[in-house]
Amino acid sequence: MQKNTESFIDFKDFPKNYDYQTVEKKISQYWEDNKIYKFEPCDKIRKVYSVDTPPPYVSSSHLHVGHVMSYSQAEFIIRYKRMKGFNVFYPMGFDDNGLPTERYVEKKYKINKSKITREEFIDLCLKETKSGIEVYKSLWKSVGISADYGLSYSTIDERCRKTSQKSFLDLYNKGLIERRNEPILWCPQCRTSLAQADVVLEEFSGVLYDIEFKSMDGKGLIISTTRPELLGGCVAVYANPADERYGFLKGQNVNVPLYNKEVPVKYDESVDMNYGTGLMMVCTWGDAEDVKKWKEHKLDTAIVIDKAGRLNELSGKFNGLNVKEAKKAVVEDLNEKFLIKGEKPLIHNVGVHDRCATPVEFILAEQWFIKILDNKDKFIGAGNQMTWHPEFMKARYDEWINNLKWDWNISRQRFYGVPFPVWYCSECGEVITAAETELPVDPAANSPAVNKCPKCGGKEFKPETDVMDTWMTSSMTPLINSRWAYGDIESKELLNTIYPMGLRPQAQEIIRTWLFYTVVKSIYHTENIPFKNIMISGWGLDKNGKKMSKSLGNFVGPEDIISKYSADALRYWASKANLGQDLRFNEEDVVAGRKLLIKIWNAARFLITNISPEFDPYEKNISDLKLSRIDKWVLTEFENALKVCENNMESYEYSFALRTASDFFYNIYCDNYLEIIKNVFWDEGEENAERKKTVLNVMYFVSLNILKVFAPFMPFITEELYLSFYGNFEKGKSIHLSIWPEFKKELIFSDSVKIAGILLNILEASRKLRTNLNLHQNHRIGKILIQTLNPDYIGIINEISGDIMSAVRAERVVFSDKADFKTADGDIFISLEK
RNA sequence: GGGCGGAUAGCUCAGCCGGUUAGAGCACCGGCUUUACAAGCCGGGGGUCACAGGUUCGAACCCUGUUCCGCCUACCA
Repeated sequence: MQKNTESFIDFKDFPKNYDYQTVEKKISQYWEDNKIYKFEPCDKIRKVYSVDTPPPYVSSSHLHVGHVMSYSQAEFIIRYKRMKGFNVFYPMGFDDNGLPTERYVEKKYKINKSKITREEFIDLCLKETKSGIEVYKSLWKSVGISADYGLSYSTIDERCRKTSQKSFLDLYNKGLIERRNEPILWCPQCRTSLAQADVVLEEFSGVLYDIEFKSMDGKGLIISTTRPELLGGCVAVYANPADERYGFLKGQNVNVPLYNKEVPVKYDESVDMNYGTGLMMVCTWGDAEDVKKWKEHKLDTAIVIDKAGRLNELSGKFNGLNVKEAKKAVVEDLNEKFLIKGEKPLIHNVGVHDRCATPVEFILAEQWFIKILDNKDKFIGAGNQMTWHPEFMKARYDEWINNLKWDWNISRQRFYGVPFPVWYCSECGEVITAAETELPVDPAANSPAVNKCPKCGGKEFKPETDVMDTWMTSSMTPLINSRWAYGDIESKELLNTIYPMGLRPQAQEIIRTWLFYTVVKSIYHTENIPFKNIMISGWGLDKNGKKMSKSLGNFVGPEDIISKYSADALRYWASKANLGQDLRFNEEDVVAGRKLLIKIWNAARFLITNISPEFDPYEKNISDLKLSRIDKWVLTEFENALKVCENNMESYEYSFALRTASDFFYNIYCDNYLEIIKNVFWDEGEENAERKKTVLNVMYFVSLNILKVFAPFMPFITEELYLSFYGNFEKGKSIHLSIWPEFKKELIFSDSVKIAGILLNILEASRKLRTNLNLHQNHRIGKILIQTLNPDYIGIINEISGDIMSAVRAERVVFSDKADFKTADGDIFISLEK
């Protein structure tokens, strides 16, 4: 293992400066060429740690340092697991089907969807997807994300389409998917139906109008509503059964203004007597409450809004107006007839489409639903079986499930997505599903395997033209990774090996979607949880504490930061936030990261440039060396720090782990240990040879092992030092495949910490004195005078006098009453003499 | 309306299963350059731990309430 003399010249010439620009590129290439992060499916020895990597949607170049933060935080743990000896399954996915991509392409090419064919549009989406993936891949590589890119998938590729379609068939066969004709959430802007998860509530300021209806005997009845434009869709008027004011209306109809039509009066306890006049109009459909009453009480249907969000012919003279225009026109009409009895401004919550912020409407359409309302308990139960980091994030999951109102509508009236593996008989409408063997299938381009309808014998079939919700695919990622859709032996073995997955890292805003839907699918398909651990990251915020996003323009691109400060430094910033906590982006923190890198580099250089050709770190066990008190102290402190780091990494508390490691590295190792021992290298005397050797071995041991602790956080510089120096004495082709330092109990020398404390107090006081005297810290002095009031200290000070002299750069240690400068230990005083 | 997270030095954040004078980095002030590192080293100043109560020998930490910021969630039309 010993290096030859020629290489030794290289060590002496070890670069003074760390050139991260060159090194990071070189190391990245090295990892790729040597397949350092390759998952080994045939490895039967190591345990598997599998990761369900978040697939970012690739169709817009929206990546900012916040994304780097969240990926890095998960990656700290993943790299740690790899060093703990796990066979890591860490794929990279790219989410590129569905609405986000479509919207991106529409915007980029200013597309009018009525003037482009489905095929042309899909081609454009595929093209953008492809180039997007390349941009992402290169960024992830430059950040040092240690995924096995050989395991990549894209949600529009064949495997994902096959898996999504198989999921559909499996659920259909299990009776968990139904086609139903019912009111659904609809985005008039995107012209597609939505699921509850695609709708977010937004505060709008609106007006509550008091509108006069008429009872059959002509009495005015005031009803408050924010949506007068839906008057034409009014199908009933409701009151609370306990409301004595309206008991007289029982069994009667009331007259709807402007439309001169009669609707029945109904009673329901959900009506708040104290809101408005206590009378409420129900339309088909203005909100979820309308849908509920319509279903429960079998109300008439009067649909006045079309799929474009415009009023239709049923609305009479308002036909063709959009909702906003119609509202204005209806109010004007009512005002002319003096039927508006009051207007109150109010702030109310309106459901909007999360991709385009357009208020959603309800329309009636035949759609495919995955039943989820019946199994809320199972999903909550699954949530309890998984370990959440941080734990408080679980509340969001539970809350979401408890508040679910609709089954999961998976039909989308869009182009770019995974098609349903379904045809309908033209005669009788019977559903014809694809055979599993033909997946993935495009029903628009292929015929069903059967040649006649099993129900009516019809021979014509119509393909389902809707595509599936993008989450229909994303929710399958653990099963996509596990090749669940494939029946061969290797796929089955992979499923057994990596599923349930070890880790799901993800962002907090997709708990209700990606996380929830994945649990649904896993429970339904495998009766198992999809993963054991969940890491939820916080957001990257801008300097002012606002969430970074492209639309807000407060966005810091990672490329600039990386080229300015290095990827390792950016990752250092990412480590600053505790998991789940938001983190402001501060360039100063990245600068601090770069400082740490430089310190690591220089500390290593001190060792590297001082070793001699005979150096052999493994000539003896470290505990068999003739260790001084100060050596024992640094080893003890290292082992203690190591233990803390390891415990914290085990509980996904990477932030505290790195802080502990850096504190040890700066305060214990660099500022004190190296400063205390360094002058052994200034003296060429033979009597120093043995001590030099010991010190070099201690330095090698500590610096290599702390480098390993740093490795998950700063993968580039640690690898560079490992390959260019430590690797000459170590086996293994990467620090990231090396084994995490094992805690060595035999290197804990408890009394050394106390004894070193005495030395450190003396050193600190000597530094203060030097500062007071304007004396250079390394300037050699003749004597250090020490006075101690504690007789127990005398023996100790005698024992460590060599280290004291070395530490304070003095020729001699002398006990003397003249020493009068108080140290932090009130029982010790010192003075310095030339 | 309910819930969660946050409020600690000028700035960004640790500490929070109670226990000596509350920490780090940056910024600020003073000093130090042949012997790993000036992108450095040594030293220093700086905080009534959001506010008000309470429990305790002792509270940044536990309890109650309040304010502000952020988020999740919610059928008051």
